[in-house]
Amino acid sequence: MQERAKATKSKILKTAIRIFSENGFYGTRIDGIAAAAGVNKQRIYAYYNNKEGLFEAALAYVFEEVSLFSEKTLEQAVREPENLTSLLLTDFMNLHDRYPYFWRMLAWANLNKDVRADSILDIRAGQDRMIEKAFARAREKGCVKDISLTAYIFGLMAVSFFYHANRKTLSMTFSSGIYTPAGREQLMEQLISLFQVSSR
Amino acid sequence: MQERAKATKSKILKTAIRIFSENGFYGTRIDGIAAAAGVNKQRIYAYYNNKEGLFEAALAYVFEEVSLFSEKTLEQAVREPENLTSLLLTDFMNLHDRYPYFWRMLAWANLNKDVRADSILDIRAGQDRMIEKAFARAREKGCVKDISLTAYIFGLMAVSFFYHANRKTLSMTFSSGIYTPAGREQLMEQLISLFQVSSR
Amino acid sequence: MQERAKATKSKILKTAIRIFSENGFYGTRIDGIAAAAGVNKQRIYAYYNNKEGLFEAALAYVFEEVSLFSEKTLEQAVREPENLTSLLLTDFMNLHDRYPYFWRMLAWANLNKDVRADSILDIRAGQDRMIEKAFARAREKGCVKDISLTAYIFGLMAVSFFYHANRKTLSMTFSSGIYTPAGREQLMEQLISLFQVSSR
Amino acid sequence: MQERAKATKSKILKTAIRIFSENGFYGTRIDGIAAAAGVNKQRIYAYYNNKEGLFEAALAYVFEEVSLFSEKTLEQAVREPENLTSLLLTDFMNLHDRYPYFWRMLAWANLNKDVRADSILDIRAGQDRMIEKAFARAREKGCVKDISLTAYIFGLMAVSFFYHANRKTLSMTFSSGIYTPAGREQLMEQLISLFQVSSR
DNA sequence: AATGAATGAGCATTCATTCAT
DNA sequence: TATGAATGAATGCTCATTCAT
Repeated sequence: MQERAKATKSKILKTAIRIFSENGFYGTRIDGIAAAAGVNKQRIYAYYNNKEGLFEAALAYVFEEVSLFSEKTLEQAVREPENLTSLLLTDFMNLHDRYPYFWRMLAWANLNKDVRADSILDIRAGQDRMIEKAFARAREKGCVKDISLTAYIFGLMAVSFFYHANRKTLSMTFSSGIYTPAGREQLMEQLISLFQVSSR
Repeated sequence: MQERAKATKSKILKTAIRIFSENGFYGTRIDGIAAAAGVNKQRIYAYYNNKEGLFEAALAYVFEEVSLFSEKTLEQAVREPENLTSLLLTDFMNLHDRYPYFWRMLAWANLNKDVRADSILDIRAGQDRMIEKAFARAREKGCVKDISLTAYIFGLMAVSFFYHANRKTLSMTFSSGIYTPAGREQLMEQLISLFQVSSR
Repeated sequence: MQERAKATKSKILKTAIRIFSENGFYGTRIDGIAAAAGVNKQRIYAYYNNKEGLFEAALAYVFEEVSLFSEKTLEQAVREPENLTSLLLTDFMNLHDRYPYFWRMLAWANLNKDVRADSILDIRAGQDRMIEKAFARAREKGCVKDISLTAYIFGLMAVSFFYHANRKTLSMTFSSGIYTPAGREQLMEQLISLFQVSSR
Repeated sequence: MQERAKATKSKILKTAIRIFSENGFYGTRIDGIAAAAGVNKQRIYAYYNNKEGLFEAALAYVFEEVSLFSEKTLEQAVREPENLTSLLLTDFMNLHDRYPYFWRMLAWANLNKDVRADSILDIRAGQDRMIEKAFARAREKGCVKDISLTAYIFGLMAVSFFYHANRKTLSMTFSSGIYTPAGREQLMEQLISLFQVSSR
């Protein structure tokens, strides 16, 4: 593939991620992506076959791009087992703050029966070792509850995803301001405490 | 409104909930709803103004229909503070199992920028007292961690919602079978333990 | 027909005239008329059969209601033959000013191939004698050009109709302000002079 | 724009003029135009945005195409001032005979409140000089009444437009046959005489 | 006489996709 | 590789008209 073609293909994908994540599969128009990318509509079909192909490519790319935790965080987590939960949750929350494409694409993909998730890889791919190591150390030292890594990660993912993905409705449900900076801070602290061993 | 009209309107709403929750706002066709409901398309516009009106009515209805917790559960929870978390989480998981419209509509509504969530009420409406009472007792007795009710409920909602709403992608991510009966059981147990005070 | 029915029928017709004249046959909605008249849609079909029937009834009514010239004007015209043209044209212009339904219904009816004009009567019906008499006197006295009454009336109708019916486009065409009070006055004076014998 | 596209666009416009002028804005269906033009409906939206855009384009085109008077007529009018009125009126009448799109589009545009007439140009554009010259000569020579050019043109336009545009209703109103060849001839002669200076 | 409910054909407009250059 | 042109099946919504009470 030529340089120019690569650039075109990349522009398409980047734009597709943005628009699909905003509007979902059905809410997105191929014309819209082509226009926003400044690319001829036909190129989309040349490179991605059809709308579904483009969506799946966008979904896969988002997953590839996202590392659940940053290297730095993991290193720090190994060094400071007592802060493990706090570090990981903060990292995850920040990820969602900075890169909302992720939870949105995730949500669309899960809702849409036409979308195949085959292309999705484990986001922890390549980080498993480090995570396991950090978690093992923390548990040894009694810094986290005695649960499986799966449950631990599941819990952290759940609260950070839920916090972001249900903002609109939760704003109506919870009168207390969990979406103010202070409210969020407080909520997170209490959630973090769940994962820790409490002496009572 | 005549009897016949009521029936028509109701048939439309029921069908709308089913199809909207399945396919979302953009993925749903008014023609499809009319056909599935066995109703003349025009009636939808007569009763619900337009597609958005129908979606919002469907969303509101789902929220009204759902009680976060059953009466029975709450009563039991007051009597058995040590089982509070287990009872509530089970109830919530069952709700999502039996009535998937709920989390799906919730998810669509949160993703879709065109949908207003004004009509959404606090699902705990009317149950606040009981929940507070049960929670207060459980905390007094040292059966739950020392966190706010908001954080407690948030945590429970988060894990049950996340478990259901991200099934497709989580199946790819977690190689361990959290969607097998046994895997689910185990995961839930460990999650419940998070909310409890640990002696360790 | 009962009193109530008469009132309903009349309300429908009045409203129909207003809305049809504004929007034409195709631009008008039966629903719109029913709503504006505060009447049940079904009544329209009961009394006027269908949309075409209602339009034709409205057209006929407008023609019946309009007298090309007022009694007073005609009497004065007989007395003042030298002012005949001025009196008649002024009268006609005023009619169009005050009752725009007339030229608009006329225009719609002429444009629309679906509308039959059978029901239209000669608007001069009943005034023929007086007009003829006034015109004959004026011609005898050399106050009007030596043309047929038909041509005379045609000319007067033409300019007054044209002035009103082509306002939108004439405003673009004629830069000189024939739609300002002064411009109109001047134009009318000059047009009146056309009908008069000039010594020059 | 490619050759093919130009042809398509032109076919659409020509057909639109025909059908719009026949049925007006509301009476015309985009489907009908597409079918009659043998063109895919979507092309209409590609080239003219929407129904209104197409109507305005049709209106503008009709105005551009029409020259109020032919070159030949104007030249002859300068040479034969005594025939000015006759030449111009005949020309105008012929225009309406041959090109009924003109008065019909004019009439629809004036009636329809949704249609903007911005795109309409002065139909006399480019002919002003010649007309003024011919008119000035005729007036000098005492061949036309002593009125403004505006009033003169207005009068000629009025009678020719009125004759054509109100045919359906005038046929009912004037029992004398102004729409027979002989009747028309006679009417025109008398109308022409209005514009001329009469010795009495 | 009056009205609410229902209908089916229609209507402007859009969209994913393919064709031709 | 790139692009403008074309297509046919939708898609949300409306309308004249009829039915049932």
